[in-house]
Amino acid sequence: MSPPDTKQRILDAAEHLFATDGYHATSLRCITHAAMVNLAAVNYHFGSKEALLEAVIVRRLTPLNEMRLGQLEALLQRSEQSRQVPSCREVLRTFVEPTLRQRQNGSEKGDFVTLIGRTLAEPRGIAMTIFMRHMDPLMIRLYQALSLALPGLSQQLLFWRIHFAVGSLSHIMRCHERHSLVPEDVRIDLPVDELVELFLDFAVAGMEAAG
Amino acid sequence: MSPPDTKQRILDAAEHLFATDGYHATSLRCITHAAMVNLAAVNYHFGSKEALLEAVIVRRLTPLNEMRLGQLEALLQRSEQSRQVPSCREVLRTFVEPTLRQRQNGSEKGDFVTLIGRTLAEPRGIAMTIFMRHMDPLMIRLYQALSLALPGLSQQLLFWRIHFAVGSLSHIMRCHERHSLVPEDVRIDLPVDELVELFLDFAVAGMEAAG
DNA sequence: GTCTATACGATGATAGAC
DNA sequence: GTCTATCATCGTATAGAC
Repeated sequence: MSPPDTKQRILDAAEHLFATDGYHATSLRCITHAAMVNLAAVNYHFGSKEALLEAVIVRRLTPLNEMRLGQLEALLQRSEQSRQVPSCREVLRTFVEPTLRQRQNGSEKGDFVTLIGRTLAEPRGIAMTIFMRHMDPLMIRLYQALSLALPGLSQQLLFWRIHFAVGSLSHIMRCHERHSLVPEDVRIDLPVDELVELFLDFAVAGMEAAG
Repeated sequence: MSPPDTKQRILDAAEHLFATDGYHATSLRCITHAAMVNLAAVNYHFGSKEALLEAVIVRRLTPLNEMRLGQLEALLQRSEQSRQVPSCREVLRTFVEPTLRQRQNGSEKGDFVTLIGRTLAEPRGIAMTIFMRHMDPLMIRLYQALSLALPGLSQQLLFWRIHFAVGSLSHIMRCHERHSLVPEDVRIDLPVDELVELFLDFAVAGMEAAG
């Protein structure tokens, strides 16, 4: 019944190493060494290195998406009851806040956000199938909600602006370390709540811009 | 004197294959086969696979940055002569338009934009050193220009909003293929000029948002 | 069912002959 | 400058022990 923790140990080690060093730079031998399991255990439990990446992602993406979708549906229900369309900021917040908040949790969950951001930028094949399966239902609902919140936007404009906003969010998901161009008096390690508001200020204004 | 075209043939083949299949998925043997040169020629001329990637990027990034910096300096000079601060849209345009316009040129130059977008998202080591060396001077000038255009913004706000805008741009640099969530009546292959204006509408509104 | 030991082909890198 | 030969390491596959 209770499964041996081999799978869990592999998942934990892989999550941390993938996020820290990148998917390609992490060898299975390095993962199995850190997890103190045999090399072949990866292929036995997961089938391949790429399938392991998917398992690592899905483990955290599923509950995260449930939270995001739950908050979105709750918002839509409230707006329906009050006969008011939801605001663009409220809609975006249901997506952005759970995402960025995960970064400040225990280290392994923060790793996950970085990993997602990086994997989103991978060439197709590795990430595309994973995200198509697990993100599409949520994204479709987000589309509908934003279409309600921004009735003045054409389908075309709405699509492109969501595209821009997603790109921006995925960027801050993976880039949260000090790099060369940060002025001295700028805080790169902003508290999550402030970062969420900063991002929403930017994204909402972009979404609502005159077209 | 005139170098044999071995280096050029390697650069051309690598640029296309890196952009099409991704850096890690492209083997040196595949590159040298396409370039019709010996495997060891890569390490002789460039030193390593990663150094080859840098050479591929620098070859096109240098003239692109010269164009972006040239347009920015010209704008700043005009604004100084007219005693008017440049607009945020004008400043951003000097960066965005040359970038996206390169995508529609000959196929190999379009490859390059995709490659840049992807490399920007790589974990540190591969890309960080390349971009620090070749982007920082331009980015510093962009900072100054945007600081002029948006005098109401604090250093902190300016930094974060540039961060958001760069993330958004890098996203559309690498993602310009049809994916699952594109509605039927949305054009994913927008003409470059329209895409530039669409992006500027979004980014300028985000930059100028009330803080 | 789980796990281990071992082997295979392909990769990036390098040394040395020409 | 170019090539062949060779190396350690990679992801993967399988046979067999527990």
